[in-house]
Amino acid sequence: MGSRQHKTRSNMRDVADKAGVSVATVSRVLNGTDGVTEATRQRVEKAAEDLSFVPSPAARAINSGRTHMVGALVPTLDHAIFSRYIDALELELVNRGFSLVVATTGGDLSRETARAENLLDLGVEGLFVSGITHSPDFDALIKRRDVPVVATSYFQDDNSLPTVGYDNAKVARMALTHLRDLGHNNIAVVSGFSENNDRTAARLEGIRNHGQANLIFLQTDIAHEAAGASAIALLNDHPALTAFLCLSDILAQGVLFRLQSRGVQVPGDISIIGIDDLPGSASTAPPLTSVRLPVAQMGRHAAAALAGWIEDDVKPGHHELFGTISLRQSTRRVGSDRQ
Amino acid sequence: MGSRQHKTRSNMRDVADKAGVSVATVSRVLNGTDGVTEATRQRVEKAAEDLSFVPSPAARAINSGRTHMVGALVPTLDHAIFSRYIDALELELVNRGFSLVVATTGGDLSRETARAENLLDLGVEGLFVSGITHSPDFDALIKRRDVPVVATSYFQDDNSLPTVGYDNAKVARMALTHLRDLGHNNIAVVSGFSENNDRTAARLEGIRNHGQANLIFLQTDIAHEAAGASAIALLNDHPALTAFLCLSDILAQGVLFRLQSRGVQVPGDISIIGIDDLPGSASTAPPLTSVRLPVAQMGRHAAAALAGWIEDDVKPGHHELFGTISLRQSTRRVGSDRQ
DNA sequence: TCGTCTGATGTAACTAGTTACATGATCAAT
DNA sequence: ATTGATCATGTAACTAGTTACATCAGACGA
Repeated sequence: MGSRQHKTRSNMRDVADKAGVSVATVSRVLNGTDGVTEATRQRVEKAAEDLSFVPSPAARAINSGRTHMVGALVPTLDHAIFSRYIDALELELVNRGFSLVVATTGGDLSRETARAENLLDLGVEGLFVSGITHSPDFDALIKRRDVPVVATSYFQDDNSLPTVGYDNAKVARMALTHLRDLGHNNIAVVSGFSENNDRTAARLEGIRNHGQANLIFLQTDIAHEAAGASAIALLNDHPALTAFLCLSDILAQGVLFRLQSRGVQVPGDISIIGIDDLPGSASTAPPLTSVRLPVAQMGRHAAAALAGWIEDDVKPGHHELFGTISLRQSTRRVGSDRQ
Repeated sequence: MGSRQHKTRSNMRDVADKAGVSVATVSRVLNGTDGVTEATRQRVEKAAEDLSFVPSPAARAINSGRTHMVGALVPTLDHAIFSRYIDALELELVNRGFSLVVATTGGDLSRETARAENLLDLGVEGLFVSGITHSPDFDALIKRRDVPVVATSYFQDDNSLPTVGYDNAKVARMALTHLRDLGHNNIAVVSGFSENNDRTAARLEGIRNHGQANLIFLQTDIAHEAAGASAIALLNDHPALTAFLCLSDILAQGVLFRLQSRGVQVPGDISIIGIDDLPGSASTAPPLTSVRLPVAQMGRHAAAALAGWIEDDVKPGHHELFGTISLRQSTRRVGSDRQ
């Protein structure tokens, strides 16, 4: 049974009629405007209650020009790095009187544009996007719609959109420096494909030609199996390798498991470092050394930046957040004794 | 510099004037209604383009009575079980022409009610909630607003809201049966606090007085440290324990790490089973046996159920999804040799 | 007693679309 | 030539609120 009544919901006119007043008075009562007699106020409230009147958000929006909604575009929510960011983002937005519409893009720039248009057609007053690389259509869209957009997961102080995030090049360099400090010279750099992912591209750029280490680059799907298989093949071809620098923890975990299953000792034979510091990375065996990214903080800051932009029409500046190394047992000085 | 122009956005009247037609004709062009001359259509499109006209979503909503938005209430997004569910939910909703507004409740029923009202004031056409236990205010709210609500993460075929999820009692019993089949009789049951969490309560109820095992119940914060500390204390008091049944993988991981750090062999001395099968649980050492919950499937089904309800005004039935045991190395037959 | 001030309330014009109905033009058939 | 049908387009009344301005009543001072 379709239980909802389809009698058109009661509106302000109905309430006004029932209370024997005009719509203006009803509006005054509803908005707490003063200059209404206590008796009238109560009559109106009673009428509204009796008719279970609920003001139409659409009608309010049409008058105020405000929807108090913002949208966030992320590649996926099924990844701790994004879901943790969105969790913090949502909380901060609510504190500032906004609601959050989420849209996943699968990392596809044309889908990102389509979803962005979607969100704008819904009435969002601003957007969060991941990274600074977007389709030309996207750029045209936000220019045409003239909507505030904050880019996250990326810090670049000369970007046309305000960025709130970490310097991906720096983050990758932290990982490289850690390995170099431990004496590693022959390092495999494992990443996802960089074409459609500017965070990955920036990380690669950050370590390419940095220092004198001998780096071998490898791109693979971001999945345990793919990363593991590629790592094994690479190690066969390059037996001098002493460390794997993985640009995400998923890759690092995949490499770790597969190397171990082939009898390679970690960190005895090979050191592994990841980036992201996913929840699971503290509980692998050995626990994974990783560069922790402050994504919750990023969410809070991004929310503040966009909310301020919308409310005060002041375009925010860029904001840099810094990664920190979570030092664990998957990395070790080259040549030190096996455990 | 506040770069956004605040000249009021152009509206249909502006476009109509510019194109030398009436607003009705503009509306026809915009909606692809036929009965408009090709020449007129082009003139209108040109005018709209020149004025960078964008129809107001609020005005459309006020006429159609539709917003194509739905809301989802979850305790948190910073937990794989919810973020994976939301990821699948969002994807399926988009395919059905809806956008998703998310709201986190922190597991607090009064906050849930407040956020639900929030979402309804925004204009969502339906809601997803987690679990079947809600505040009386919440029940009153959805009754008053007469809005479709689907309950997830819980299957109970006589609930007043349609439920899409697993039978939490059954899921917990699967874990218990697994341990019993391996000969375990003295089992610690570790859970989060059940007061505000009906999923936890249902799981506990599912194993209480089930079979003849000697069960010891323990409630703790859902965090590695808290679970680990409680487990140690419990094991001291009850040396006969041979297994821990943890109602969530977070707890199981916490117990695992702490027992190991105290020299307890898993599964040699103690078996551990969890529920959720979080991403990290496959990569602990030993990998954790766990009951996998089909949350992505749940998201897809819930989306279909709510979308159908909204579009066709047909209240959906209940839908049960089934957990499966991810058999790994943290559980072992009682008394079998140490590895 | 009249004018003025104030406070409560109503009227109607806005916000920005959609759409039923009216109008007028064109063309074909009688 | 007149009628009727058809098509394109316009007019105005809707959707549901907010709000500037008008109005009216009662209180108070001159």
